[in-house]
Amino acid sequence: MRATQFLIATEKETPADAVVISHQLMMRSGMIRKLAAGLYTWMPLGLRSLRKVEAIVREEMENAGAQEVLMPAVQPAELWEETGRWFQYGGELLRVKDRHNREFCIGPTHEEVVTDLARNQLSSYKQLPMNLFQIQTKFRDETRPRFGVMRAREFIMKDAYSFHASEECLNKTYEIMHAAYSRIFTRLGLDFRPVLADTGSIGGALSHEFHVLADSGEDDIAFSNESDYAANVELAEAVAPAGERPAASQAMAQVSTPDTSSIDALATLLNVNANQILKAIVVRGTSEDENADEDTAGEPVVLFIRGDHELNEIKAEKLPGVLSPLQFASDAEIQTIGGVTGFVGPRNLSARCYVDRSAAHLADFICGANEKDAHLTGVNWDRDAELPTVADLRNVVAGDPSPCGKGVLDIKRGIEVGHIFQLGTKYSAAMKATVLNENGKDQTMIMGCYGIGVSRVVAAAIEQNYDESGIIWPDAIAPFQIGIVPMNYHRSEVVQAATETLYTQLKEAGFDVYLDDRDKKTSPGVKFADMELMGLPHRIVLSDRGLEEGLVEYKHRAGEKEDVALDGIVELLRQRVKC
RNA sequence: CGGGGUAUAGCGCAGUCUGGUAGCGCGCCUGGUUUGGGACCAGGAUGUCGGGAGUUCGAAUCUCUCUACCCCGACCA
Repeated sequence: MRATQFLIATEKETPADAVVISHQLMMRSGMIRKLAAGLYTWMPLGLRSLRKVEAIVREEMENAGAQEVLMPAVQPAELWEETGRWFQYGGELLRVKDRHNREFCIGPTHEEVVTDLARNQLSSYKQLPMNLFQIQTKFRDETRPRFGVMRAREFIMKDAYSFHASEECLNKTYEIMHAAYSRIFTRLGLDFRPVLADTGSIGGALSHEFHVLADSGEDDIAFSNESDYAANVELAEAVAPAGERPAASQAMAQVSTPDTSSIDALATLLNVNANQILKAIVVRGTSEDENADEDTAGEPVVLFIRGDHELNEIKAEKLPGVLSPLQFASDAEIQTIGGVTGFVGPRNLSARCYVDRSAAHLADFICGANEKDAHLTGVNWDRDAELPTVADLRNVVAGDPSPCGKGVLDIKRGIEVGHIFQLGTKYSAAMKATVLNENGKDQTMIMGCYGIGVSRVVAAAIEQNYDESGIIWPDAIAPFQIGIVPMNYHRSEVVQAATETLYTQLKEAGFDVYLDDRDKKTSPGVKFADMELMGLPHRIVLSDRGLEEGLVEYKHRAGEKEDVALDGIVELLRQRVKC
């Protein structure tokens, strides 16, 4: 591609509304342009990288035995009513009506459509397993789109869905997909980790997320420093402290703590570490009356954790009696169980209670007195307050023992670029997607689903590969692998002739080549700066000076300049460009 | 949805407090010089000052209102 025929849209200044580096560099290099919140045009430069990601994903999916389909983005409401998600899915589902007033949605995901396809097309267990995938535009009306294409409302996703007659078969395909994902992200040149993930409300057997490690990630990932255990903090188990709970050594006493309702303030006032304080979180409970409407909560539930820990809301929502999604109780509701907001403690509380494993291990701790402006010190479980049901309630923190039993946990930020999931029969059962089994009986198909955020991968790759000058593309997804900068192209016949010959040779050798043939008004500095901003990994500079000696300059985007023979440059690039 | 902020040329911004002819840098166009790291000189084009209503002789500036966008939080199969 010649620069004079290419839509170059580089910018010197960082757009004011871009906060993460990938968003800034994608805007500055001219890869994308914003249309509205969470909606982006892929410019010629950006689309080239996006298509390369797609091609690698497609190739590996096909190698793994999946078949490509293309399903509609617009989906009829009836299918979503069958699974109940038309009513469950919130504002994220963009609903529209056609001219006949029929209801549709713009697909955020395709379980319903693919399950409908499977029930119509698959009739025998002999056809299974079947794994169908597509690379397609999704729409999720995110409450808060941000970070450019990292969390856009409209985005490109590879989604695959597998159908099985047995759990064993699902497990096998799940493992194949796990391996395929690892190959894909390796080929894309990303530093990634598969991590155990929450199975969420679907309640399937197993789920892994694939995370690209980057500080700008929106998820916290816990890693063991001595094994390959890795899990999303949402899921990572906080194990009980080792040993027996220490014996009580203090007598219980009440202290006056006026206006001290936060852990920080209390720790400061009493001059203790927050890990000696019991934190109480009062949440709304499920109603025992099944006919109660959604706004009518049941008895509040009290969750106790150590003052220096954070409540894990996903873990809390799974506890019996706790309303999901989690809602905090009001001051009035707290009063009904004998508590005072800001001063809730375990003594004399008439509510269902849970205590975190670490908090259950405390001795001589400090907690609320269930009276305004008062706390208790020297409190001990059993002696002073009944120990509630012990559960895992908190987020793991760095330094916690790993739940795998080996090593301690470290926590890093990750960008979720892939998610694989054993769905089970949630959708196939709701939609009566069955095949005849060996005995001639109807059998509900078992499903798996597997997603990759293709457009997000492009941004994630930039988060891991940049410097102060711009992007540094891995060869596999660079918009162009090689950039040529000829000096004096418009004046020197020698340079022009050598440039044209080399450009043709490199294209014929199968490389994606970018030739900056812009006119003499565009100084070399501008060309170098643009090429670095755009992140082209391999650069060749031709000049009269070098050509006199039969030399050109080669430089990797992240390396040093070196002079190489013109007649050896094609071979050199064959060796150095990794595809 | 709650809290905070912004909206002036393609991009980045000043001007608003204290009302009086629309500004700067980059980019863009023309001509000339320059040519291995975002060149220089000269000339030029580009604005419903986010929309609407109001106050005023006069509004980018003051008042009301609507909208869009950004940040923090909540939310996120």
